[in-house]
Amino acid sequence: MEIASKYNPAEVEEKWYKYWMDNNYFHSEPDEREPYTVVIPPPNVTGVLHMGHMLNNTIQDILVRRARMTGKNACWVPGTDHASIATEAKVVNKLNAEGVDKYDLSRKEFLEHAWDWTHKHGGIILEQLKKLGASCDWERTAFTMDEVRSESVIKVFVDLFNKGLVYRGVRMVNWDPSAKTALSDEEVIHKEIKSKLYYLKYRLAPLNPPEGGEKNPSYKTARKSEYELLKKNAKRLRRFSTEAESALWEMVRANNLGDKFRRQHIINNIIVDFVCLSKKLVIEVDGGYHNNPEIEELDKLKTNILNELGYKVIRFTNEEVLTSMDTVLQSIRDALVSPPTGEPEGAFITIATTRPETILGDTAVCINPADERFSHLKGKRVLVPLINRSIPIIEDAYVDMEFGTGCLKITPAHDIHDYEIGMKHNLPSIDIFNDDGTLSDKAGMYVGEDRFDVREKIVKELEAAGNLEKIEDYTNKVGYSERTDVVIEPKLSAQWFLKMDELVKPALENVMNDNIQFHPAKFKNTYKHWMGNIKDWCISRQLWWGHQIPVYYLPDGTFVAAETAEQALELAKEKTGNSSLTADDLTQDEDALDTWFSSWLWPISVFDGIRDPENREVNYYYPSSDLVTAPDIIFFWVARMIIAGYEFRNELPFKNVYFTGMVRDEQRRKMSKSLGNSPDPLDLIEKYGADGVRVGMLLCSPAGGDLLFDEGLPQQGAGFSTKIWNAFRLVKNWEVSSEIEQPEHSKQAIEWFRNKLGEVVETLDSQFANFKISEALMTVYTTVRDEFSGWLLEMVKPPYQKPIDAKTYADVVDLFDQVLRLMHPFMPFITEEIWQLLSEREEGESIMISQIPKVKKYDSELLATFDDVKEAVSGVRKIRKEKNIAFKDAIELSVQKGDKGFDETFNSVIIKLGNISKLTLVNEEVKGAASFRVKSTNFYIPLDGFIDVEEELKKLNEELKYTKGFLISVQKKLSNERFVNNAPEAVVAKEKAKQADAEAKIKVLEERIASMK
RNA sequence: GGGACAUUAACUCAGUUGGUUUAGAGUGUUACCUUGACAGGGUAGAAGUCACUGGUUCGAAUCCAGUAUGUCCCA
Repeated sequence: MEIASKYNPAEVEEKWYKYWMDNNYFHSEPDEREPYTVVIPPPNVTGVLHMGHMLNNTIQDILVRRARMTGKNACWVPGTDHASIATEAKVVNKLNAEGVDKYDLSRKEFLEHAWDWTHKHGGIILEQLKKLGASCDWERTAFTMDEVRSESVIKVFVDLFNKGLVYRGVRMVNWDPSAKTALSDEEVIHKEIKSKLYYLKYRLAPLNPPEGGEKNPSYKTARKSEYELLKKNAKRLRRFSTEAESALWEMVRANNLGDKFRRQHIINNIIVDFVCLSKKLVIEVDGGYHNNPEIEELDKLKTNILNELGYKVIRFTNEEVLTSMDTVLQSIRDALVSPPTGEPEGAFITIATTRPETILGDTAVCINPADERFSHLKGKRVLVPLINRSIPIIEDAYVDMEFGTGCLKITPAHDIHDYEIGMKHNLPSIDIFNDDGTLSDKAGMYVGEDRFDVREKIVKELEAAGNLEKIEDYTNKVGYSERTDVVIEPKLSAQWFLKMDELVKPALENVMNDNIQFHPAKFKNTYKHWMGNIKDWCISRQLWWGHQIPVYYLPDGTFVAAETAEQALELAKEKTGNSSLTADDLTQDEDALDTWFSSWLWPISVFDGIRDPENREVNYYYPSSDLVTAPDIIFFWVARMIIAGYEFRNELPFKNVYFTGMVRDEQRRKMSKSLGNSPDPLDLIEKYGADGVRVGMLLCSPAGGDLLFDEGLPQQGAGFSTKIWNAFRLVKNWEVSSEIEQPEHSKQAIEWFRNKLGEVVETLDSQFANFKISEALMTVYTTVRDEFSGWLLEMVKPPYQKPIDAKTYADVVDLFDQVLRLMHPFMPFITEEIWQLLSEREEGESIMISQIPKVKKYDSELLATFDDVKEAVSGVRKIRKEKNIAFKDAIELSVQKGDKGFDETFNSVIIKLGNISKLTLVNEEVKGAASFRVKSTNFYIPLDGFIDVEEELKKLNEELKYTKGFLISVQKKLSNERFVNNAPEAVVAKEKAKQADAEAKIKVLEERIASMK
């Protein structure tokens, strides 16, 4: 048969995948064998394969294929997730592009569009997995919104509702203003961003604000009882104003100076002569009666009070006004330009915020009761800048005295901590945002404008009004929506919650006691921490694409939960005692359930174990064996599946969880669409073959560690394919002769490799048992490349253009077959291709359903002996290289045994691989020869008396120096009495053996050096 | 701010209850080889104060404490 000189992955992979499918090898049915079950982490139904999927599914396929080859009934269930928020966002965008607004459609119409979209783009990712070689049981493909899964979700909701674990509550939730839905805490990504810290000045409000909530408190600020009196007084003063006052009034009235002034205006309980409210400027004109110490004192007091209220006060005498009006007006103009600057301390307090737009929702300012800097402010009030709402200064130990200015503004509607403080202090809550993140009419300003536009605008306005003290650069963490990547707005809303505190108990316990094992185990800590601090799960989403919450509201506002509308009606009748209720009287809750509320049932629901808990399949396949997933969904998914497992089946959902790393680029950046740093997995498969990519992905992906991907990896994988292919070509192209005897070296080589394989099988078993998949691949890789190709094939290779004996050939084919089986889980395609070509196969046979070699006894002493042989061959090669002796020129080799002796079992191998013309055993050292040592055995290669003595001596001395150094380190240990007395006997014995070996070698070296001199 | 994990060769990582030669692998690198399956090859070599400072111990990459740096999680 003609064998292609170059391996062609594309052709081979397509051929064998079809063959496996045609023979239904991936399909599993319950039988008497031990089951091995894996459920796929369901990818987004409309998604496409990315590098993370590649890694994840390669690992799953390796585990599944290996389990299948060890005689287990392997079942890998594939499927997809409806990805509520992501898919809905895509559909909304698509509709928008067509000029259709979601809210112009009915729920039913929208869902039709969503299903169209799902059918059009759905399942592509599963087809891509086939290219990778995934051996999923495609007949079992499930979808989180198909009939079985949907009914399971609804059943579970009703069940939890009836158990009293689901409740409806008004809570502060994470609001996604783009998707216009609530999110769970887990769907919020905190990102560190560079932002600004704005220092805002809040002016102290006059004390005792009037009752009744007048629109602008700064107008009428006196107590109501006093106010009427003051008002009369002011009126009187206006009527009897002095000449100077009248003159000045003529100049400032009617916006003559650009700002509106009032005269004889009441502020707090003071009547001032003139005031510009917008610039907070008070002008006092001293009448004749002011030249009086008592009055002067009173004026000072008045000024202080006004200053505290944030007013600037300037005074003129009657003379000044009457004689130099120009100067007076200029002073007033100057004061108007920068009125707040002269403000005395204590007239305001400064708070620091990153979100200046939220001041419109402020309902208090908070200080720490222990903060002496602000003790004079206790019980006072301040005015919210721009809108001049009077709010109280409250005290709470929550405030960090070190942070910012030590004063905190409280916006209960828009910050979770503020919300809690608000509850505690009974503060009103003003929600200034609409659902889409624009400002609501409650904000009073910027209504309908976007929150981020408003931030820019309000800062300018605050600055103009003199409320902005400074802006500092600041780095803080901001929550973003995992799906839509917009900034999350904390928002108070009515949502459905699942009580978690009881549910988590078995889930936590069974991970901590290793009934469920995490690989690597460090994720137990993360898990424990989360479980210990768990909050109730917000399971409602204001979305349509998903499972609609099966809660039905009655006309009186109460509700029932039921699997169907009919059952709901029955329940409602029962509940109300009103048998005349009809279906039209009930309204189903508009919200959908969180996507994870369906995926947490996945290991059960794929076998229909929720609807039909005792069916044969779920009883056979559940619990599943291993789960392979990325660590970023440990809370979203893994933890909740464990919770669901114990709650709904009273059993763990899987025995092992293998956490893969994140796939990153060479610069450690996460691979993402937006960065464009992610290669298309399908391009890679086309270029390097699925086997090459699988090997490349795994070569450097320790469990839990990140994988730094670059194209060198699949290239190396493809190189490995070539290597095996060429090994196969070599073997297959040998001419076999039954005439010739099996040479001794071939016999020895095969004996050695049989034992070697025993060791390899054992190593692989333990590596798989510990989920060291990468290491297992490395074991296979070096076995094939070094042991099989580099040593075995070199040893049995017949001379050029000579045939090979039939015995050796048959043995090599058998060993090759075993190696291929060990490789198959990693590289399914090329191993199948070679396996099919290696021997005659019947129709319907396949390596994928063959048995993997089992652990057998092997002779580890023989392996150790062979390691010495390898060293001896290396020694010959090294000397050949140094002395520039071509391999085709045969050389002689003499062996002088040392104290320990040298095992001669493999001498024929040394002869063959060293191209030795004659191997002699000697008792004396050989003069004029190049030498090397393995342990205490001397090897000599006579060089017709031509040898560089200097060079040889130099090398011998180096070797001697190293060995002596080593001996000293061993002796140091042994001469330490405390070591000899305290260390275990075996350790001491080992050290003594080391010492003996080293001493023997030194003796040999010294003799050799002496004889050369 | 709280916590977890990490730090070993140029890079990515192993290193099991402390004792496996004077710490290993893969990649890379250097030199050489090449009409013999394989230049996507072969052979050989170089490369590390095991982050730092102390401590425990007969003995520390390994255990403990602290420091530094980094990554992740939570708030």
